Amino acid sequence: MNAPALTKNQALVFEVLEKADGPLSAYTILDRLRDHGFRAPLQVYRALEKLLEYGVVHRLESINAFVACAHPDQNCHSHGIVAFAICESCGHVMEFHDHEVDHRLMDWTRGKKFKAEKTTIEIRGLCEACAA
Amino acid sequence: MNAPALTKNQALVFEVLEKADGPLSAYTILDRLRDHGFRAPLQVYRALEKLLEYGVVHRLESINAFVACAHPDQNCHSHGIVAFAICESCGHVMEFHDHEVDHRLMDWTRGKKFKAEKTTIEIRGLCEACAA
DNA sequence: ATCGCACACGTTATAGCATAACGCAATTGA
DNA sequence: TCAATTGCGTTATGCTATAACGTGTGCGAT
Ligand SMILES: [Zn+2]
Ligand SMILES: [Zn+2]
Ligand SMILES: [Zn+2]
Ligand SMILES: [Zn+2]
Repeated sequence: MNAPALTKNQALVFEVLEKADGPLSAYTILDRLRDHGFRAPLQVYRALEKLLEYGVVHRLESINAFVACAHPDQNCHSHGIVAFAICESCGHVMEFHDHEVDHRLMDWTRGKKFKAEKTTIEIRGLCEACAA
Repeated sequence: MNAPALTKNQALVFEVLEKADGPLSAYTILDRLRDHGFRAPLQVYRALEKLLEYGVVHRLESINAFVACAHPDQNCHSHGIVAFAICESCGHVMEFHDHEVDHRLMDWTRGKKFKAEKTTIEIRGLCEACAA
């Protein structure tokens, strides 16, 4: 999915996520955009829907939050499953890819004739700084 | 985490999940237990909290639902990460373990000195029957 | 031009998921 | 017996997400 020019709302939501130092909930994004005219959750969710579609934002299922893609130059959709390590103390998120993991999971799904559409890998724990 | 004898509420919730043919939301469980005296979400959530702790129930983060463990005899906590394939059409869930995936992810976290506490792997898509 | 369509947007209302805070009762172990 | 723990019930609240309706704008087809 290639990213066309963003609309005003999409650009605002994306900018908030880019500037944030960690994942944000949709309602936190809403609060940060009230000064820019945002009044309702749908304005955020509709923008997020497109940004997710374009692959420039990821959703963290285990914490109901959203982050800007850490690899803006590449196309995250193109090199397999995206995995996340989420620090439960400081909120920092690391995004990575592992082809070997992708292949193992794909082998499993092929064996079961399961047609995978979207795969979530999220590791919650403590980052190096917080584990000390 | 070994499972002690379940309390009445825990047993009721577990029974509902065992009998279900797919994952259930907490509120669905609540509805199915109204005849047994359940009136409030907390009765379900408190039971689920314990069942998750004992490892006899799993939470599916990507769909906010719960399933009974598919390997009741074994101890799911003891052999690594649990992964799920969830059919978005019929709701059927397959639970599996893959040590190779575990090792790859553990290698990554070791490399980053990230202390993993809980890892989620969920594949959404279509099961063999539904993909036809 | 103007019609029809697609799309973004704004607003209100509602649905769905989860926890806080209080109080009570039963159990247990010092 | 007393204190601590645990489970339980209830009410209220907060957080997450979508339904439904209407408006305006751009753009190609007629
Ligand atoms: Zn990415
Ligand atoms: Zn941290
Ligand atoms: Zn299990
Ligand atoms: Zn299916």
